[in-house]
Amino acid sequence: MTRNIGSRREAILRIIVSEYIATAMPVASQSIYRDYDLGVSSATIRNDMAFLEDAGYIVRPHTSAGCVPLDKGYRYYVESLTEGGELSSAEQRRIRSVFSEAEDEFERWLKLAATLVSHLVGNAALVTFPKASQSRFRHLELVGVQEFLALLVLVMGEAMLKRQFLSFSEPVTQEQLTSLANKLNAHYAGLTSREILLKNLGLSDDEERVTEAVVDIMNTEDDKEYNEPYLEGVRLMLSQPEFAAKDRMLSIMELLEVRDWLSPLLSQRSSEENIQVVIGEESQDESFKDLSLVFSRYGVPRRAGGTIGVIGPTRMDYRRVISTVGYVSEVLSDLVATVCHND
Amino acid sequence: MTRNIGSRREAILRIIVSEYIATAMPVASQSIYRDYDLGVSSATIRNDMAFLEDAGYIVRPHTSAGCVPLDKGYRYYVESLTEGGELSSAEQRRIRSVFSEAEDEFERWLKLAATLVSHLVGNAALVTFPKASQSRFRHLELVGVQEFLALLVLVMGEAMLKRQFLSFSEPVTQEQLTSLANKLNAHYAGLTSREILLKNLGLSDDEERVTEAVVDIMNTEDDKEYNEPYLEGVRLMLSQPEFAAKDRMLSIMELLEVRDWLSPLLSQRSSEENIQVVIGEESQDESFKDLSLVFSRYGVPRRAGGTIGVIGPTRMDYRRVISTVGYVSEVLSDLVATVCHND
DNA sequence: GTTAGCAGTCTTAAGCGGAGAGTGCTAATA
DNA sequence: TATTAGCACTCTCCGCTTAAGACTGCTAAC
Repeated sequence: MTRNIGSRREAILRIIVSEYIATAMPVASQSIYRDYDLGVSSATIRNDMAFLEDAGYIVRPHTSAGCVPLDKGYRYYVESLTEGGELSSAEQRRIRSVFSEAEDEFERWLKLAATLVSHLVGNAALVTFPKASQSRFRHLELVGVQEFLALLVLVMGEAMLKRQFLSFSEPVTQEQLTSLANKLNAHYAGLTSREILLKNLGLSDDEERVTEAVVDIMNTEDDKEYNEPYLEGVRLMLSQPEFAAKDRMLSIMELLEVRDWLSPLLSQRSSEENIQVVIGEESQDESFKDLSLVFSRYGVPRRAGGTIGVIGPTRMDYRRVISTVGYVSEVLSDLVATVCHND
Repeated sequence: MTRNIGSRREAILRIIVSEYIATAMPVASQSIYRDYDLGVSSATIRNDMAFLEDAGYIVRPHTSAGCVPLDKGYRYYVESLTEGGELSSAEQRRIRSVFSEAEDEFERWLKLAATLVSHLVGNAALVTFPKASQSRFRHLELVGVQEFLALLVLVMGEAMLKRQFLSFSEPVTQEQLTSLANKLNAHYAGLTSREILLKNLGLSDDEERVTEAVVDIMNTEDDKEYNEPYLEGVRLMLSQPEFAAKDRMLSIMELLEVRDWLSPLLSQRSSEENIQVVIGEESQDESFKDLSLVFSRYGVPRRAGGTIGVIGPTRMDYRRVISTVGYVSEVLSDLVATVCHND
């Protein structure tokens, strides 16, 4: 807040935002007067609204209409949210129970988390696969596929898995491949890509070739800021009334399907805040204008982490979204901790 | 065709369908008269249109409007398409070149194929990961993750890969895990899940545990009809004018995101036709009513196969879609053949 | 079987008017 | 100075009407 706007005005602003979040309709001074006991008349509320409009917190769609919050208004609202927007313990239990069911594929959990969150908040949810801060070699496997072609399967720390095809200049047998893999496994276990490069063993051409591929995979893995996100529930977001216009709907789908919209947002505020909120034009992105993103890092602090978040209209229920993202983020962190405990 | 409708009427029907595909506007008798040289007047064309309407090929949105094709009309049109809708060799080259670039991850290729096809035809494209008709064990890997927890990585034929966590009742070391894996690898290589079950070696509890998990994975893999499809370019399809209504747009997204819409369609016509077309209500599915699916199997006949297809409005450019799907399907088949040649 | 001509039907866009919602302003009040 | 009551004013929204335009269906002639 650049300047103090007065406590009643703050109260009115909060009312406007929460009413608008709930109804998606411009908020009139009279309805505030009617529904809230502020001890002042609707005329006073109107005066305050005029002030808030001048200050850039709200705007009127046209001269004779109620007002709707601007990004600055939402920002004030979000900052003013106190703790205590916890999920009910029933919901917490429900969430935990969803995850406790199946213990097999980690990816399933992430998809599940995305679906779950998106349903809980009625908007789109995203979850990125957790990424090790520094990937470490654990194991490689070479499986012959053709005379000159093998499949390289690389297991890295934090259960990260990559595969790729590898062609050789000469025919190789499965025995050769296996012994090659054994040798490299013995030398590289637990190392980072940098350490592998420094090893400098006397390697044969083929060993060199495989090592190169491994280092390459690990490097691209380390260079990535985040992994491919799961995005779930876009249709829930798009059924919000603000996206009723066909064009807006399509432009949002384009944004999500085509553009690399996520990384600028994630890197924007690297603060130590637990949960971060990007509201509309704060994103510096024209086509993100009436969208907001609430996200949180999850994982084990200096080991591996991913991002979980919710995308929706700026008019989203920030209180509920923040507590939901926060809670599921905790749950995911626990799961990741299980997986990379004594890695 | 239940009865012969006469060659001029057939010509008119084809004109109506192709005009409507091109313009998305009802086709008037006069415009047919103007643009095509049929040697008859617009009144005659009107008579024929009345006949076609009675026969259920076309319909009029209202009394004084041109006509639009019905599913039966599209069906006639599709059946009447002769060969020769080949892609230009320039396009063929362009497609091949896209795939020739990167030789690493197979999944990338599939995503690429989906994106490519969806752009080429301006509609949504889907590609399923190829599935072995009968999965065969190739290799397993056990990576310790915690005292009681290991990651099981299973490589099957056709470069199929699965991982899952496995908990043990007692602490296990990496050495134990490795020797366990080695033993099972030696015995199971090349076998189907059924054959593994018949093996009946004297197994320790832990070995039994791992074997169970492996068989389980292979069985669920074999039971699946197809793998999770990549779906790309939904926004292109939704930008078609027939989906301008917000509700239709959302209901389609719901269909695609939530429902298991694909399997009934794929199983519907198991004919030996190379490329199959499901038009609108032929799907027996209410919410698929104005949608069509063009798809083709790709892969190596009795070994491994997936599906590639295009979803769009019934008013899609069948000629172009069919040739595009056909060509990319061939390209993918070649790629799969490379991967599982001497498997 | 085909055609010309025309009446008739339906859609679409634009214009109009009234009702309703909600504010801005002014002048009075505490 | 802060607040309030009252009222004129503005703007949207909805339904109605009208006019134009697009095509067909029908009839009667070829």
